[in-house]
Amino acid sequence: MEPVTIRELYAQKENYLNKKVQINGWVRTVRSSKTFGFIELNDGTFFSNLQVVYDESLPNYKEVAKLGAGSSIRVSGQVVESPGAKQSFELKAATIEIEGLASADYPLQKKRHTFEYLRTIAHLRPRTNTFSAVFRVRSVAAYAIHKFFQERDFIYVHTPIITGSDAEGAGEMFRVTTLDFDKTPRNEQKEVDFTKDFFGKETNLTVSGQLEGESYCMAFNKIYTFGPTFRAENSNTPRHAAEFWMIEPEIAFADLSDNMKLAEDMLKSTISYVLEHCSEEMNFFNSFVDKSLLDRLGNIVRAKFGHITYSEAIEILKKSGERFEYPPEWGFDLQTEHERYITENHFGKPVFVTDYPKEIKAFYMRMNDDDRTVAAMDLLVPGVGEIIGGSQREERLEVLEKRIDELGLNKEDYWWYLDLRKYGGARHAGYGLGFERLIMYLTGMTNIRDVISFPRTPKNAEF
RNA sequence: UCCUCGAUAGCUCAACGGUAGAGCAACCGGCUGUUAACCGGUAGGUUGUAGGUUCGAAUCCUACUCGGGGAGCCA
Repeated sequence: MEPVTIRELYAQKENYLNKKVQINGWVRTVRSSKTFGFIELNDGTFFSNLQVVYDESLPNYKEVAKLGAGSSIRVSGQVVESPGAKQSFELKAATIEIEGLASADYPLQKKRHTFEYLRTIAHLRPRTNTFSAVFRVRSVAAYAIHKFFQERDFIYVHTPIITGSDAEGAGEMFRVTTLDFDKTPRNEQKEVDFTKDFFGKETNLTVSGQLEGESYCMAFNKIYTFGPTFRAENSNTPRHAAEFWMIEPEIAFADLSDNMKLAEDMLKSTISYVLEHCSEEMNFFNSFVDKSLLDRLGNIVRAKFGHITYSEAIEILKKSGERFEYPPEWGFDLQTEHERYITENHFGKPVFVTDYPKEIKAFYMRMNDDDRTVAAMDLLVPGVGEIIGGSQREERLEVLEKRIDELGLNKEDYWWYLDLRKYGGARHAGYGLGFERLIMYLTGMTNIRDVISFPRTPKNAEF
């Protein structure tokens, strides 16, 4: 008999009622009495469990009654209406074969565990309600993002993970090397001689695929990347990880407002898709993680995102009457407390903040006509903060070269990036979306370590 | 990296200078429709590590390690 999944049972209950089926899955709990008992079975395909009823007619009744949580079993039997209040149908077991026992020290209990504890058993936590919901949403959201871009004729570009460019400008990098640390080759100046290294030069893990993405944008018009990114920042916060996934679209013949339109459409489309396709998971989050989640996400899909310039934001903050730890001042970056005030108190919805002072933004962002701000945009969302950062890129070769000089950067390092402006450079814009931050926003989970399977953070690379 | 709070049984917590406890899990037994099942019993601890104060330290002090929250860096 072909095994059926619990997802199929829930989706087409009528087709299976009073039919014989086989289900393979893992035991969540067993409740046994003298002559019969119940098993909560989860097969990984659906958020809800299947209740299996068994009795002493099973030849291995005694072993089944003693099954511990976590054990894997194969159950054959008939799908029947359930008299119980908590499920409409159940599986009346004819046979239960034990595939693999879980020993008595199985660390997951029926009781609620803290997320901190579950992080120490990250290899087992996908078997819990919360993490099964998180990682199904993560998978569906990833699909929704690909679907969004593919349907709009964006080309999915795989930018390199090992980069020879040490000038991506987005943070501290992890070095990639095959050199022997005990006897590193040195040149005459006693510096490490990277010409002896695997690539013959210094290489690192990428902190952003943007620069390479721009190159493909100048060929395909609309591209996106979706891949892992690495930052060696000593950031100890619930919103930062050393390894995380980022989506970076780049569009040609487009300006900052096209860019924001794209970002807004993408977010709304992704949220709608997840709400529609993960209703059990989303209801679970709304009940047990964040009671305002569904209201908030529903509002986002319907709302028009706010738009203000950095300069307007500073004025709003100054007039707010709020006592900020860091008083808002033009020319200084917005503090977390400022961003929270803008998005949570002043607007109560996602807000694009645009046109930041050039001093606090990256060299590649397009200079505005005022010569003091650049065409940058950050999207701030309630609860999570900055979820998207992007800009219109500087397409004018001489302006870009001037900016590189002003910032004391080395033009040779950007030779191929400057070529893109030299050979048919076009206006273009793009942004980076932190995928984990999107998942936090979608699920209400408050720690990035709980929305990535095996989180890498400072001092933590177990598993 | 800075500030702040914390670490006691497998898990979640109590004991707040004077004999380390409970619930759950585990183990043994009972129970004819349970659903965080229920009832009875058993076992489980150098109180994160290293020092110090004290007649006496889980409790007070110092350092370190790890974790939470906040900040910076950002996505």
